Amino acid sequence: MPETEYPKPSVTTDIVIFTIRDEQLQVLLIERGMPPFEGDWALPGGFVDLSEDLTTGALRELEEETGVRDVYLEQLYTFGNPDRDPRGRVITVAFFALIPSERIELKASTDARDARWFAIDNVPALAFDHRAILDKARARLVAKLNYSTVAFQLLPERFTLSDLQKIYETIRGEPMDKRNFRKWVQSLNVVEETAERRSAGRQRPAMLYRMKNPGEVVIVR
Amino acid sequence: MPETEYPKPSVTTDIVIFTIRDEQLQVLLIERGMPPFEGDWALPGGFVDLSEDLTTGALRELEEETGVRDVYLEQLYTFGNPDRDPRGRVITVAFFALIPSERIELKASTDARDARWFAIDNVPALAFDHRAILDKARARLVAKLNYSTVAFQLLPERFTLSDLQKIYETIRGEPMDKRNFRKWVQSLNVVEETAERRSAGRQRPAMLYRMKNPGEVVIVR
DNA sequence: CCAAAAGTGTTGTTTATACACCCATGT
DNA sequence: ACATGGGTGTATAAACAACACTTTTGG
Repeated sequence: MPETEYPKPSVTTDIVIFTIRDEQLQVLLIERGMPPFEGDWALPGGFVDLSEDLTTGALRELEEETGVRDVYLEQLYTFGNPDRDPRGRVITVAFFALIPSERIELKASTDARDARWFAIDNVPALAFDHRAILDKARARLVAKLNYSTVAFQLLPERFTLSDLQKIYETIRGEPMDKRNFRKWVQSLNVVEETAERRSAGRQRPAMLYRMKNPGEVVIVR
Repeated sequence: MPETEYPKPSVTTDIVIFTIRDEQLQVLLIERGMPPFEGDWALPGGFVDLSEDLTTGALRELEEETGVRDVYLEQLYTFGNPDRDPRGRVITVAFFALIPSERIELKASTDARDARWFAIDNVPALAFDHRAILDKARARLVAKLNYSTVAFQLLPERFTLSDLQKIYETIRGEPMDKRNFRKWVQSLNVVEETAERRSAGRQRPAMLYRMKNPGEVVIVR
């Protein structure tokens, strides 16, 4: 602040970007090209541009890393332990994002650094306090499964109810009852049938659904 | 960050401090003694000390303003709209705190500025985006009533179940069923009877309870 | 004996859970 | 004809909501 200049910390945004690939919850990590933690994996992120809102900045980072826009993004928590970065005081505003699996192929084209998806249960040692950030993001996601429709943001535009159930089961790590799950989804009133079905091999074709309001996340209960 | 120096925003913490006084939910505000917004009311807060964790800093602010320690404090949200402070880029990490009514008399001794408690429904125009911060804090508090024991943090050490119910009714702004409320509290298993009762005029004395683990907030459901 | 808040159970309703078989298709 | 995932209903249990009277004290 102008009048009395206080020493200022650096401020970054880091993003925990989740998707579902190969029936696993996966997270996007970037290999660090410079010290500290050179060669280690870290969450994508960057410095806050002074003219940019935090969320806008996070969306920009997200697009730079993955090429996708219009995805679900939520502010997670701000991490400001004075020792979290060996170079000095760096405060990070952490976000988490959900990207439908179909959209992730666009990724990594824009960025020179090595970026990779890791299964959540197979994440290497991370730079800084990124492990704590990741853990917090995962906990938030799991908690929100119960009382919101966030997880629907991992769906492609057209999907079957089994697709959706698989997402829940993958994130929770345990099977759910098919009939109860379907009753629950229908009762939310956020999806609707399309005229199409999807045939997948020698079995009955599945009804394709779409979201009534694609971007919308509703809180239920 | 050292290598490539990026321009840095200022970082502050602001705290929404709630208490219950006169059967109202009240919030502590500070009258600004300098521009911008000179003479307006604002949330207590201050610049982040570079050697201090965000939560530690917020606790320090809190103690400076109210004289109390060991109160419930939770990180709320980080507000970083580039236009939120006319002096330049200032990002604020907002917290909310709950202080038991009995403890608040200690307050304002430490600070020269004019500090006052306002009923939540009678808050004046606020400086910066503090109205938005306050609204978010209130929404969070109300939401947490349903699934946690945060509101118990507004209780004195010994309390009656009616005291607790009044807190809920005050925050919610609507009456609750006495029997159902008491059943719910008992089922949580977080309070216990003491040997004492409290007589208050010509009526049956009420059993005094205490929390089994005073600082603990549990998530229920 | 009156006023005032403390204390206490039962019933109906809604919500969540458990569970098994037939269907439509491709091979 | 069979293997595969798609699709459907009912019964039980648990959670929640509504509701009224007796008790204990001080004035």
